[in-house]
Amino acid sequence: MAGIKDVAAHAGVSVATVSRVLNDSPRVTAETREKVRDAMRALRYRPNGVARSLRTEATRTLGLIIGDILNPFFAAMARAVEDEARAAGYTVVIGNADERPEQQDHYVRTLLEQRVDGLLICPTAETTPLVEDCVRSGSPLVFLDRTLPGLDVPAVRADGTEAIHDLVRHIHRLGHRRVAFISGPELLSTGRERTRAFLDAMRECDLDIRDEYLETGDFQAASGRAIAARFLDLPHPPEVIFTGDNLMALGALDEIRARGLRIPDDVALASFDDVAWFVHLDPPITAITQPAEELGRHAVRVLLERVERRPVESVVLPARLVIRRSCGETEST
Amino acid sequence: MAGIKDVAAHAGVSVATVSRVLNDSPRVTAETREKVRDAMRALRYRPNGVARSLRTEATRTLGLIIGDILNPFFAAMARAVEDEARAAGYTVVIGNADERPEQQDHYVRTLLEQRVDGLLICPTAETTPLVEDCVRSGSPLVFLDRTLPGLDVPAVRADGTEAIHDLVRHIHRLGHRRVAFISGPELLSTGRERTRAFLDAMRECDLDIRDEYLETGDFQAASGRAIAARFLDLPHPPEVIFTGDNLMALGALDEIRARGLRIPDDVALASFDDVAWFVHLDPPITAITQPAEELGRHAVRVLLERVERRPVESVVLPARLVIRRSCGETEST
DNA sequence: GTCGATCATGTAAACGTTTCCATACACTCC
DNA sequence: GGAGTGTATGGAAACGTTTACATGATCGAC
Repeated sequence: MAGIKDVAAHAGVSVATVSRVLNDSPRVTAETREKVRDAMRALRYRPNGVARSLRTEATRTLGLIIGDILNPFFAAMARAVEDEARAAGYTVVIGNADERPEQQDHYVRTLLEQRVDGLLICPTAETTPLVEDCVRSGSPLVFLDRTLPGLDVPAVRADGTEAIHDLVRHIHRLGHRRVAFISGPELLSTGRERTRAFLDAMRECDLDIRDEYLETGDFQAASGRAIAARFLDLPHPPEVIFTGDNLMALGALDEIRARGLRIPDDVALASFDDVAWFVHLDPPITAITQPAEELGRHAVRVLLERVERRPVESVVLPARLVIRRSCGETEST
Repeated sequence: MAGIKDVAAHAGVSVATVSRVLNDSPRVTAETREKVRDAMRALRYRPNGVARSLRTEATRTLGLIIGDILNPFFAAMARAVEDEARAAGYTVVIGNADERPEQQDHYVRTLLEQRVDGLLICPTAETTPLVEDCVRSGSPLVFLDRTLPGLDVPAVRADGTEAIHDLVRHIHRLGHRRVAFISGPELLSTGRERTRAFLDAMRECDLDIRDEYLETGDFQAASGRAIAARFLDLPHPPEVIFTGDNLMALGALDEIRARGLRIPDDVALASFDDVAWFVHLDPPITAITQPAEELGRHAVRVLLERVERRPVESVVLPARLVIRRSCGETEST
């Protein structure tokens, strides 16, 4: 494949000059510029990004490690990250951790070796030595959606606390008393935060928190289904099932439908995370919606600031309750 | 950041030796190997993939350009591609063309400059000069899901013809006669293929093909909704609406629900492309399912063969009809 | 006890850029 | 007309690896 040398020879100039027109340096006559451009076209020249990166120590590439690309929430975030990055002239490499810490580490290692200019991580489970290394070595790093305690890394995330309080109040107002929660993993900040908010909100509404109504899933559909099954098998099954993410809601829905139960009469359902099709279900599912696109865009902006070594601050955006009919009909609205 | 030289100095060996242990060459004593490994750990050495790629002319990276990452079909495919590639020791860079030819070209250019070892493209619209260049220059290229006519490029795709015939027969058997189709763009091979199969199947069943029942969408939800609205406004609205992909089905569903119409009594619905939540709708949506994961995996295998300069053949996998209840109750089953 | 063979290790070139520094030429100004 | 200024261009080093080739040591066979 033709290189800068061939172009230089073909145009009758030095490689330095070719490099200059490549980088739009003003120190080139319009005339030579044209000569060089012609040579490039003639030779079908394509700049070698690898060589350029080696020399400039920059790849104009960002790494994004997400929990699960099949989760519409992450997909939406990834899409926004990609859009914002492209607008800033960066490419993004997406790594799918599949919620597995080893796989997350695999990607951290790979992307670091690939010398991405910055890294966006939605941490899966706890801090790993590799991530710590990353922080210590000062590679630009930003946490997205989830955070890791004790690490001085800026984070861009949504806060669902207020929305969860709204939801529990909504449920309470509709007359439900026995509310069960399928939480996310303790190891994830989002899992912890949502559980904590749920517990607080329950207390605030003077609702009983029963141990058998509280189980921990793994943010995947299968666990949502299994836990919903256990809830429904209880001597006193809950009146409401609230799930910690949309995938577990899907799983719970599977189980409810499989038993031929009606929503909300037999059991009500609500989900943290909203997805496009919740509105088409009968009844439409009440959910808490997170600003996925905004999170993605902010994350890129913050990361690029870090890449430029400017000081940055974490960003917290509110999640919001969307009341539909899966917990019961609201009085009037 | 520490380089191979620093490691060599620290371990008291030459850079060649360090490189050898890096590449697991057998020509190194266990003793020196250990010395070198120790030095690496001590210096927190991370191989520089950029330099390595420059030297070896290989990046162990694959490019994947898809139509729309928010489309669950593409997301599933992307996920499979990524899994298969990782298993083979490759990273994949996903480019989201958003169904826009310029953006597709942007990614082709960027990925080519980044010197990916191979490129997987789901072509958006027609052949562009850049893609032609790509073919001519012999960079390993495989089309995924969609093909481009007149180009000698291996393709991995699903064939929906048989499934569409099955669907039309199913619809016919249920007594429907007025069937409308929201097709995909003429410019996409999948759009053309599905329209053609639909027309053939209609003829086979002796069903009338009316012009006003045939409109072309762009595989996005909004166009599905707009076209469904026009169908429903017709003096003789169709009894069945069949959409060319899942996003347009979602749009049509929006419109049907907004008008308070019942499925299938007022209008039946079927979709090319199946998604997880169709089964939870009331009634569940009859759809044609494509083997997205298999397509992705095959595509990587074929591409890697091409990367190794071995001859390859196109792969065609069948799509399959999944009958649910959105076109009416089946007799017995 | 010497001659090859085998093997671990080292030296240095190459990969395709960018960029510092030098050079040569064209002006301007007095 | 010569010194000084400015500017377009070129030469060559450097980025961090891999690898062909060279080198010296060890060892077995005669």
